[in-house]
Amino acid sequence: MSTAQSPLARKLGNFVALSDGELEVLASLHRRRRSFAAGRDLVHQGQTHQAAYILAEGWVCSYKLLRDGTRQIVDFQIPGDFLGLRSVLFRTADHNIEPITPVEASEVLDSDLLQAFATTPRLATAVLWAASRDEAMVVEHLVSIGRRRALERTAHFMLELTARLTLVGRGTREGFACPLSQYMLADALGLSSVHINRVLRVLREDELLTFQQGQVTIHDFDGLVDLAEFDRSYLDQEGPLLR
Amino acid sequence: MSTAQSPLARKLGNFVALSDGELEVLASLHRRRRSFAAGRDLVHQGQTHQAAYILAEGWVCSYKLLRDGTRQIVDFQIPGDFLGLRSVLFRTADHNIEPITPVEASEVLDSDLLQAFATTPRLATAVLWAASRDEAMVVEHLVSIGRRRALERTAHFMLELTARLTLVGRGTREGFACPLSQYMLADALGLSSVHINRVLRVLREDELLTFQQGQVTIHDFDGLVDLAEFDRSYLDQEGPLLR
DNA sequence: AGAAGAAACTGATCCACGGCAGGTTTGACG
DNA sequence: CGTCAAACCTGCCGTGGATCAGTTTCTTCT
Repeated sequence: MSTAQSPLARKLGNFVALSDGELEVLASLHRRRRSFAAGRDLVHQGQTHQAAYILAEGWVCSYKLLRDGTRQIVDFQIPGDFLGLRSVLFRTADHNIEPITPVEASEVLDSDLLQAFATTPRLATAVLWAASRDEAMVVEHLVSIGRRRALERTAHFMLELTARLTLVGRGTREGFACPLSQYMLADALGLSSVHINRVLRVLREDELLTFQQGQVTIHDFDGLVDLAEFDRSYLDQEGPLLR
Repeated sequence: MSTAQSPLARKLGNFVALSDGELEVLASLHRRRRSFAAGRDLVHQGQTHQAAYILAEGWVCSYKLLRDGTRQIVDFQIPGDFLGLRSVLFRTADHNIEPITPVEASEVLDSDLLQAFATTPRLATAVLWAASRDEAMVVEHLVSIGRRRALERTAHFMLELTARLTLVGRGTREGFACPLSQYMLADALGLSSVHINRVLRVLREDELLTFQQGQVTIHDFDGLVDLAEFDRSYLDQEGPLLR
């Protein structure tokens, strides 16, 4: 196995044990490397003919703007995630995509992807598995916004991030580096930044979690899981399901 | 073309012009018909080895329950929609599925589906298109819950339903038959049933829309679209994109 | 080192929506 | 035709979170 795995390879490795050949096919998808600066939209709502990417480094967010200027961040993408797969199917993008940090990403042609799937079906399985897990997280997010109050909602979100980052080796249940501002957190959780600030203070005072200077530190993991009613099956996975 | 099309065939026909052969393949997926009574859960959270279905008749909802007894309805499925596709990938269901009305559905084996896709690639395109459109609606729903207030949120939801039902010929911009109770509406929109009731009254008094006795009547379609900031691209489609 | 601009934080006030407590209509069923 | 259960509707009051209007602390740039 290669020593310098891409985040995607690492992520998929959690679901399916990948052979050297499969890893090579994966690596071949990473030609066509691109860099993007933070803050400048990668994709605009309504834009057409969009490429898909695999995120190699950095964080990105997908959001929608409303008439009154508010926005809702639908999801964050972290290393190992696909970017704008849907905008390829749909001929026109239905949301904006903005890099939060400087970003490294590999452009993927749908033809390459289909090609890769055809030669290595297990890879297709792994990608589908990973994608459906990500989609499940969006659903959890929806449930959170609809029915949990600010404190539980924020706790749940932090655990989602922990789970996802752990899959690509960028986090542990002790914490992770987090480039999000409180404004972004607010727009993701459907709250005001003022209120997020207060919620973070409570989490800190209750000695559950600290979010400071780009670093999330988890003081009481089990306490958080309990508070947020976080589904442990997102965490408990040990080793690939398919060998 | 056959005279008695399934809702799924009708839905896909909006995206891809289907040949007689393709329609036949579609029809062949509808062997293995099943009926389900209203109110009895079709799938429980945590249940394993679940089949996928194509909904032929009736309405279904997917929801999650929280510890405190509240629930969040994530999505409704209407005729022509797939059911539990994700529970097949994931070995265990992460949400409940409950028929709202008596339901007719066809069980689909993943092998049959893959077979169908292999023989008729255009069908695969159509299904993917339809699926990504449905997913886009879930995203809109999330945005709604996060950033729109009750009135706009409810209006938006009604328009989502209108758009989806229109695709399968069960609705027009004049209205549609709607078996949802105000409680379900509340659980879908992240509101209390009391508040939904008030919102519906306002919509009625403003002569935008009436929801009574299982019937939604739209009085001012454009007014609703404007109020809800509804994305017209979900509506404006005239005829298949792929001929 | 100082200026300028983000981002983080805080207190006071407001309001959209929830919760409760009840009343009324509708429909199913014997 | 009477009974019972859902669903629907309404008024009142409580509250979680928004909004406003700042101050303070970090970053970054010169």
